[in-house]
Amino acid sequence: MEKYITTPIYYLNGLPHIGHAYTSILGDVMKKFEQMRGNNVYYSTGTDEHGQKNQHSIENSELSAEEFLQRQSDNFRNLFINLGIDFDFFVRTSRPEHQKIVQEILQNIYDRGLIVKKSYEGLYCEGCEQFKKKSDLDENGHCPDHKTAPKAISEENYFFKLEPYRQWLIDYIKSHPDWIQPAKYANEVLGMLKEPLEDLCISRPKSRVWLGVELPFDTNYVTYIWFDALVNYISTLNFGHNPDFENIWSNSHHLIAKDILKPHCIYWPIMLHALGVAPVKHYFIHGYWIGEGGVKMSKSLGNVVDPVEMVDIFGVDALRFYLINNMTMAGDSQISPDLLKQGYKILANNIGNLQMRVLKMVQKNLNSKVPSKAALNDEDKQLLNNIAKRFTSVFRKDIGLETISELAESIISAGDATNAYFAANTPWVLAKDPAQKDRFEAVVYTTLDALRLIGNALYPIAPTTAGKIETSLGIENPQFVAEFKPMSLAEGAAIKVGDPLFPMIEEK
RNA sequence: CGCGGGGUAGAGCAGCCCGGUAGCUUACCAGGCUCAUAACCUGGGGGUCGGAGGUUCAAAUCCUCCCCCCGCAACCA
Repeated sequence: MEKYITTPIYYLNGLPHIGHAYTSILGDVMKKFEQMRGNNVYYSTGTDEHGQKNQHSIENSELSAEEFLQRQSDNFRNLFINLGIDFDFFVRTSRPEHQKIVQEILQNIYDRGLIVKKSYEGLYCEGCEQFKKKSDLDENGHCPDHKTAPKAISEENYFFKLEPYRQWLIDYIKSHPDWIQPAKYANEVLGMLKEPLEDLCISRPKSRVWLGVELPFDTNYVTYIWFDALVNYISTLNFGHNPDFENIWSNSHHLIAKDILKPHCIYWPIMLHALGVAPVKHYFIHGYWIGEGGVKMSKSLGNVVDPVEMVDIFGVDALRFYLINNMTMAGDSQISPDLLKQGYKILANNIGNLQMRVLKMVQKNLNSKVPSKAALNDEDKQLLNNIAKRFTSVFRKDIGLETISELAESIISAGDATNAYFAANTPWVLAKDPAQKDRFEAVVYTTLDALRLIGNALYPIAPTTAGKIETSLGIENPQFVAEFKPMSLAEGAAIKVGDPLFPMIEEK
């Protein structure tokens, strides 16, 4: 089956932070998970290169728009590559094909009479070059940033009518309980839909914003974020020009953080519905990463966790594992160098140490060859069967946030079980007694085979480590497939003792 | 009464829907083991489950009120 996974496209006015890294890692984990299940996955992530914020950043830089956008976009692309993210398409809204499809869609909606022009009156702060709502202002009615009173001005703009589709959307949510996951966010969306929906402003006059896609029916305007950024999800599939579009779109999954719930779960499905296109199949919504102690990250507090720094200290796979293992379903999740170090030690002690202790034993006592499995007893087989059964059941579940965190948990508990098995069977004692040779080999084989199963399950979350584990067991060109057959490790294969998977971290 | 989420051992979390001896990881302590990476195994100390009422034989779990934290409310994952 062909599946499609997307992340939001990220604004370029800043550097990528841990949240961007997380969403894109999550998509990559889901992609690899699905690939192991035999599904083809097309995965897109990328950058939003339009809008006033980006325009400001360009104007404040010494660079041309093109140079600035290229540089900033590359920051994201390079980070994602460094994080091992296997995206199939990197979105850039500056891409001409995207802009063309945006215009086609706008014209389509306009021709259906769903876009109206009217004047918008509001309080405009010249410092921010933005309209302000009363709730944005301080107690004196001034802009909190510029300490000046905003001007009441009126501006003509184009609007997309949402209200006619509100009831349709409510019904859709209620009749598709899995559409928005976790379910609590569906409730939140339903809450937003209790009141009539205002017309959605979809344009900006070029006099204010020049960085955007021109409206096909009025060259004095560019389109505002919604019909530009959201459309990336289908322009990437070459919507309107791709006979296979319906097929892949019907298995599409949007990953987003909770802050952009409203545009994605209200504006976007209504836009698609107006176009005669079905909504995305699933939304997966996650919370924020905040600092240890529940404090929001901020530069002034010095608790900002930078993904690039964390990769330098802990490595890609440990960061990926931490993020996947520690995002809670309920709310926001905490991250700090200390917490990451805890997560790192779990991997190092549990999986890394297990691999090293058994490999060294094979190297010293078995001439670096995987021993015979002929003498495996019931206990040995039971360990392997239990691990295989657990992994099999996880990989049978539908993709989702809960499935992914269960995967992480199942890996740690398999590592625990194998360490306990190893300690209980004292192979280092057996090794010294020639009469116990068969038993010794059985225990070592069992441990190696357990490690093989763990490495296979680890692939979506920690692909590089997974590869190292399999290779160290003498498996050439490991293939990662969602099959967990116990006792499949080839006897006689040459193991390779390499560097520790998770080496000791130097204290600064 | 704008909407929503959270408050459970020093730290990070699960349990709450479907009430019945308070659990996991980490940190700490002790013992074991010594194959291994700061290890691993076993055991232990530490919590009146934000507060107050109520329902019940029984409440972290259900109900009511209150306190605190965090998001969202036209553009930060």
